[in-house]
Amino acid sequence: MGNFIGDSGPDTTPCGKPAAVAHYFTEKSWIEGSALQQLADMAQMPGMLSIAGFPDLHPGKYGPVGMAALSTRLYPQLIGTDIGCGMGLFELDLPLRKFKIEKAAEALRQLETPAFGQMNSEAMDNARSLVAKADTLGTIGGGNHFCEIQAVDELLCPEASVHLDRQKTYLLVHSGSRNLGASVFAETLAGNASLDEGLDPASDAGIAWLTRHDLCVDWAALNRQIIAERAAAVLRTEVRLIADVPHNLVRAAAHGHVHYKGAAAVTAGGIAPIAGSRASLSYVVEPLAGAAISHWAISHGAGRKYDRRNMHGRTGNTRSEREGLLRNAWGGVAICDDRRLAVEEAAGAYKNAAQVVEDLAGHGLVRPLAAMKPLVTYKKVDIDHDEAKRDKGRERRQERRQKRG
DNA sequence: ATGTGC
Repeated sequence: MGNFIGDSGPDTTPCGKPAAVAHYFTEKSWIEGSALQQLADMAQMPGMLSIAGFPDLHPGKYGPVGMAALSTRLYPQLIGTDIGCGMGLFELDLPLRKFKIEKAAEALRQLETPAFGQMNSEAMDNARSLVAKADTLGTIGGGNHFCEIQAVDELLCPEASVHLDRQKTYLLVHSGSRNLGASVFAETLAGNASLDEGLDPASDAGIAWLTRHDLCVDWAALNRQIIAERAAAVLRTEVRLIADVPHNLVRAAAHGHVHYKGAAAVTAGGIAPIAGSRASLSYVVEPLAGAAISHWAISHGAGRKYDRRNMHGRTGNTRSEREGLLRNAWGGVAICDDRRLAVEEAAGAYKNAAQVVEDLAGHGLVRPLAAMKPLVTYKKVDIDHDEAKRDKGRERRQERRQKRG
């Protein structure tokens, strides 16, 4: 476990020794130098006790993504905007033998359009009881978020059949707290002169953030449940939750709070999905008792190899390249009407999830249960993106004209 | 990440 800073007390570490940084990856997982530097910088932060870096580690805005950090102080900026973001794995009541990719893709295009406000759902009632304004409830969002129908590609150990069945189909939902988490983070930045020294968890500011953080975490899990229910509704089937694992949050521990940033916060006895890209295999793993050493954190996905900006121009330059981005090696399809997003989320932007799983297993953190293949991935539907944009521009010009008189 | 920013 993490090394303890001595008797001076962990709250007063500016001149103390830096926190221990442990790497749970091998040289086979290429890690960008700037991400390692961000880990090293974090080790100097006041109250920081122990940091774990995972094989999907990559640079982020306020700190690296793919890490878990135990600290006596709270660092909201290490968690960022999408508080409570995570992955939900569901079993669909839709046997693989009856499953048709094209038909399912057509149905799933309706995922975010139906009058889901009329859906009768306990999850929806619960989410609405948490926050009055919940207009983004049941929506996936952008970036790396998705809702994907999967099937077992390979069972990797005999015990896997307890959880997963080759004859069934599954749903992996990656989403978070949408504009709720974004507003909590914006208010936290505005309400604190600096977050450089972190917040005392017992202070008013610390409690204020923790309280709203907890709400985001709960809301995000309900959001994933509702997305799954909406997917089931348009596919005319049912869903059953297998595992919901957040990877963007803090959790109270014996000696402080563990900050999970793009690192799945797992529990003993559960299972967890590790997402590949939309054109590569994802995995389901069982966290082992050995994961206690990494603060019960493991990787949450393949991890980016190229940042979003870097991807533009690399692919999607021709019509055939763009069409290729929406197909995969298993005959699966992706629904993504946003060209830029499709390029940013191309399989080539990501590292290999198989290597991530191998590194985690090699460090005794997980046992791989299954490889899962992508059949239909819902990213974003935009009926007429360009027209909407033109309308917006027209409205703005008209407003300006009216202002001038 | 964010009904994204000019």
